[in-house]
Amino acid sequence: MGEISGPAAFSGDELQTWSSLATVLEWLPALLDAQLQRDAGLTHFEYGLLYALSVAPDRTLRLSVLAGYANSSLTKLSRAVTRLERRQWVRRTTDPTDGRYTLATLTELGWHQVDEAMPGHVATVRRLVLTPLTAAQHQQLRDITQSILTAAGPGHPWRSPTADTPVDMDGHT
Amino acid sequence: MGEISGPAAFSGDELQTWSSLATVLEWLPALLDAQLQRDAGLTHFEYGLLYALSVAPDRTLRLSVLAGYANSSLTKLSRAVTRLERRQWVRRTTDPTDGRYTLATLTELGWHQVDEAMPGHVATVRRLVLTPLTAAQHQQLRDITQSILTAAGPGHPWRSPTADTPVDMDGHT
DNA sequence: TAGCGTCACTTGCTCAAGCAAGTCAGACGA
DNA sequence: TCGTCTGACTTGCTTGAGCAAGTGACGCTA
Repeated sequence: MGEISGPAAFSGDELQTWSSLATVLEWLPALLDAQLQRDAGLTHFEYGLLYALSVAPDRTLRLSVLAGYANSSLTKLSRAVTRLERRQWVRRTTDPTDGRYTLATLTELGWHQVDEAMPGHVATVRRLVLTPLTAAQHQQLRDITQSILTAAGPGHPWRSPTADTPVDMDGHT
Repeated sequence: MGEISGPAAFSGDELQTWSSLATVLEWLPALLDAQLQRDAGLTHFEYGLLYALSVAPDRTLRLSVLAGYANSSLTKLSRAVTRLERRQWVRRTTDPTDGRYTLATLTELGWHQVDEAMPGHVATVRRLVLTPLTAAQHQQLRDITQSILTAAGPGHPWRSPTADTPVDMDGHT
């Protein structure tokens, strides 16, 4: 840490801001995961995979591309796809145009699974985050998160917020 | 999900807000963990334990109390304390006043560890979150997180934001 | 004071994920 | 055309955490 950092401990004001954010950081993902797990037997991560496939052309993506969308290591993805395959929601194929790639395709069964899981998840996000905030707060939150993401700086592959096809793993376009 | 939830998919506006927040939710904890791991060989969770002990009277807490502060299961805590004990940062004792309880005490070595780890962690939080935001945004963020936490509703043991001794696991009073 | 229920941990089993070491297909230079 | 390289997965080993089944200390009641 070779940087000017100020006093070693937070001021009361800093602490208020940070601890309130930290609390959300701790609980919100847990709540979302719990809902998906309870109602659809899916982790948020697995849901994200199924969702990304569901909006992809031919419901198919190369694993490496999917890993990018999911912000996941190939290891984690490979094992997750194995689990989803076991449940018949996804099928693996070798890319016919280049045998080095592996394609993941959403099955019909998997499509139904997304279809069933999405409304509950969307409703939960609305209930916990979107509805409680005023329109002004929506804008404020976007600005704030943008500042934080910018501070995290380049060198982190933030998903471009203006991408033409924002295959946002948490998104539901 | 027996509630009015609106259309099944997010509107563009909703998506903007949610995906920006989701990105922070995904990256910020990872960045904080990475810094602590790299500079201090600690997970954020372990850091939180050491920190909580460091501000406790006699640098000692009952495991069950510590679990409450850390928002952790007793299982997770028990194993974490075992790891910290192995590194000589914490010592376990049976509570002399009641043999059913187990006390965790920060050792001298553990105290130094906190002392060394804190500045870097505090600086990282400042760099990523506190400094980039204006004073107005600080207030906005507190309001927003409060709304979200409220929406998550009672039934969740939010740490009281006004507790006299806010042993905030992420905090650094 | 013996028996019992309760509560605070602890631990065995299982699974998810990281790292590092394979494996295999295509690209490329000799 | 052959050997080498690279890149895309895959998998063995290890670790962290959850669940459920212990274990041991108290308190309480008969």
